[in-house]
Amino acid sequence: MPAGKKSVKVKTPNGKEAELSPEKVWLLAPKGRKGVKIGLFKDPESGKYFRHKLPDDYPM
DNA sequence: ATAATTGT
DNA sequence: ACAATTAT
Repeated sequence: MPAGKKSVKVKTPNGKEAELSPEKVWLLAPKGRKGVKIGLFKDPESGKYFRHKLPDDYPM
């Protein structure tokens, strides 16, 4: 797989587990802190967008 | 303009 | 409270 399009197991807004690839990935971190990686996903069931934490080692 | 996302 | 992002 091309780097940067890996899928992740995430909890959708409907409470279902799904293996999805984020449309966007970024680091959410205050200055001087580690923060968390966040992905923007679209739930294929509902079509709703949602944000979810990514593993710290998720490729950016 | 706001909600929502995590961890410190 | 703070950080970035963007669909709503």
